[in-house]
Amino acid sequence: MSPTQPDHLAALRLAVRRRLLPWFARHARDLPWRQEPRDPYAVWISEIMLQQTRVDTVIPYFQRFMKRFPTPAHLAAAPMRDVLKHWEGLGYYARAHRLHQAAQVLVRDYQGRLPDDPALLAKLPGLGPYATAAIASLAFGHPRAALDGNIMRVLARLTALPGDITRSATRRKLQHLADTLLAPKHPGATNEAWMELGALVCTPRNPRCSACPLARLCKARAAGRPEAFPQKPKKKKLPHKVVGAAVILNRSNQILIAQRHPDKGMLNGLWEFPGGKRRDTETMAGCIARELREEMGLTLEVGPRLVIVHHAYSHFTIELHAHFARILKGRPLHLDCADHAWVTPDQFDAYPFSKADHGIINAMRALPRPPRQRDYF
DNA sequence: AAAACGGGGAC
DNA sequence: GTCCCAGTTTT
Repeated sequence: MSPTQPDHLAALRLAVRRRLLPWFARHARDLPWRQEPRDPYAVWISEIMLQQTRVDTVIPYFQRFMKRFPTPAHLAAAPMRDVLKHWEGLGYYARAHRLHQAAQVLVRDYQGRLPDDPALLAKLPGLGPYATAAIASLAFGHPRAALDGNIMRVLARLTALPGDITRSATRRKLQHLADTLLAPKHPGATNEAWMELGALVCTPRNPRCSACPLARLCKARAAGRPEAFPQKPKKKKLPHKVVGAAVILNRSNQILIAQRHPDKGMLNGLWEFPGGKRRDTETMAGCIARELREEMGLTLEVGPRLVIVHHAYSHFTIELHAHFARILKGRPLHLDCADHAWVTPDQFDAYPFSKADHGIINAMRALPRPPRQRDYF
């Protein structure tokens, strides 16, 4: 049943205690969320931030976040815009919304603390199998093997595991392997040691096998091709979208910004220069005029272009054309947006924007002076 | 099972 | 340019 031979498995179990854990004790990075004793709240925040996000990116975000929201009660009581401002640029904004929701559950049901029970942790918004196991083991010492991208890669190489890593059958084999190899007395350290090994030594490309404490046991290395594991399917090409955005100036030279729906879709809850996807048959001016009519009930005159911003998302790329505009008719309605505000360029910092819209902001700030309606119309 | 969901660093 | 990261949720 097991893809791994019994004697190899036994050797791996021994090597976890004799080699992996000592290696980790020696090489563990001093990261801000690793202060002992572990604060379950800090473990939680760090684990959510670290999802699909590298350690070096997370560190400054984690420090700002913990300073502003030091406990679940602080987080639960904070306005969502403040939370999003601290998440701005980190991506996957649903994580921030779920964190905020979960903090409110903690205050309501668990005296403002994370429950010391994996079954209860698993019910919190944003906690899937990985995060539940990570928090249960790291913060509370429960024997739960956390399976993340690092651990899957390390274990797939150690055993030269065949099969597509995205298939559930392969995932089950890896979970079973991780469960089997978990040192019962040191579940948190085992999980972290695998992850540290994956991050520092057993990297996706150019793994440093000569520095690996488990190199002698590695089937992929024995086969001479560690990078062949884990097996993954080929990526599809990303679709490309052309998007228009309006920098609408009023007579006081304030600029209209709109808030995206907080509960659905891309960049949820962030603020933006309103606009949308151009249809094949449209001009850019026609696209922007139509989008603002549909989203906010405004009739626009679209003026000259400010900038074109290129940006890549996880599942498509965009070319964002920002044009100056002014309102010919109407006042901003929330037909397909959550909120709006008229602000001057120096007030952009108070609102969370996406990376692409920061390109527009930067272009505006690079102008000789803040834009005025009469400069363009 | 597949798609949606960001952004950045390494190569 | 490509890959992929301390994944979760929805369809």
